[in-house]
Amino acid sequence: MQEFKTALYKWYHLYQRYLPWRQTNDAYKIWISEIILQQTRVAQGTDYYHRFIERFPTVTDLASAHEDEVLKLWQGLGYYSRARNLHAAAKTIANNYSGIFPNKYETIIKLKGIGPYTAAAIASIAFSLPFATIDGNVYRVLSRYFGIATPIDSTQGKKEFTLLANEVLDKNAPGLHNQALMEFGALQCVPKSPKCFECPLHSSCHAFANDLVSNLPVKEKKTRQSLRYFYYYLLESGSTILMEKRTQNDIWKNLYQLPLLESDRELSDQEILNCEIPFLSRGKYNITAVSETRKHILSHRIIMARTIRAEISEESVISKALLRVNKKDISKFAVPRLVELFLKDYKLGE
DNA sequence: AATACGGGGTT
DNA sequence: AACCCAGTATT
Repeated sequence: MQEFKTALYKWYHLYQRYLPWRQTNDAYKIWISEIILQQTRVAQGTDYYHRFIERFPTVTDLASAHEDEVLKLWQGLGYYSRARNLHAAAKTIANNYSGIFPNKYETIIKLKGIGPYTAAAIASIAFSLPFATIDGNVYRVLSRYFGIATPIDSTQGKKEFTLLANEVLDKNAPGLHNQALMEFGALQCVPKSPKCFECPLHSSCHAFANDLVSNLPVKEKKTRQSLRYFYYYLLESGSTILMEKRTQNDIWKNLYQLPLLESDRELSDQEILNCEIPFLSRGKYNITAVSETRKHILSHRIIMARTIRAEISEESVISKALLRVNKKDISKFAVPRLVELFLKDYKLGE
C-alpha cells in the first residue's frame, strides 16, 4: 500500500498539469471548479472557469446575480442544473452562512448540486479534511490496481470503492492524495490503451499482471438513446423575433429558445407547410423557408430538429408566454447549443 | 435501482 | 457508434 502511494505522489510531482484552481485555497473557487468539472473534461471547462470567476469573484457576487445571467455564462457547457444549483447554493451560503463557505463535510454536502464526490473534493482540497474523492478516474485506477471487478455503477460497487478509497487515503495530505489519484487516472491510467509498460505502478498492478487492464473497471448499464422531433419557429416581424423560456422539468430547463412545436414523429414538408403556426391565435403569416433537419446528439437523446421561418404581421396576436425580442438582443439570452447553431445559420444571435 | 440530465473528445 | 468525462437529483 505504501509502495503504491509513494510511487503515485512521485509521479504526481513530476507530471501534474498546471490548473488554475490548483493555485488557490479559496473554497469558493474550488467549488466552482468542481461543479464545472462534473462529467466535463478539463479542456472543455477551463475557459468557463476563468469567465465565471472573473464575473463572480466571490460567493456574494454570485448570490446577487439573476439566474438568467448565470445560465448565460454556462451556455454551451451542458447539464444546466449545475448552474441553477450553483446559484441556489450561493444564495444559501450568502443568507445562512454570512457568505462564508462552510468548512464541514456534513454542511457542504447539504448544499444544492453537491453530492458525495464534490463534498469530499472541497473538504479535502480546501480544508484538508480526510474524505476520499471517488470519481471516474478513481474507480478506474483502484479497480485495476487492486483487481476489483464489482460493477462501479452498482450499489455494492459504490460501497466497496468508497471503503477502499478511504482506506488508501493519506489522512495527512488528503487534498494532495485525492488530486494525485485523479490526475493519475486522467493522464496515465486512461480508459483505452493506457501505457502500462511505462507506468510507475505496473510492477504491483493486479490488472497488468493478469492481463485484465482492458476489462476493468466493470460497468453494467448502458444508456440508450431515444428520438425526439423538434420544430422551431423563427417568427419575424420587422426587427424582432419571438422567443420563449423553457420552464418545464425537461432538458434545458430555464434556457430560452425559438417557439417550439414538439412532435412524436417526423413531419413531412407538406404537413409542416399545411400546419397552422402554433402560438399565433390571429394574424397573417408567410412561411419563407423551412430548414434541413439538424441531428443533435446527446448522451441519452437524439433530437431531429428543423426550423420554419415565417414573416408575421405586426398585429399578430401571440400567446402571452412568448417574448418579443429585438434581433440585436438575442445574444443576451442563454440558449441550448442546438438553438445557437440554428441562429448562427440565420446570422442572428451574435 | 433506474433514469434524466449536455456537450464534446477519443477510439 | 460506443464510451467516457474531477456526478447529482429525482423517481
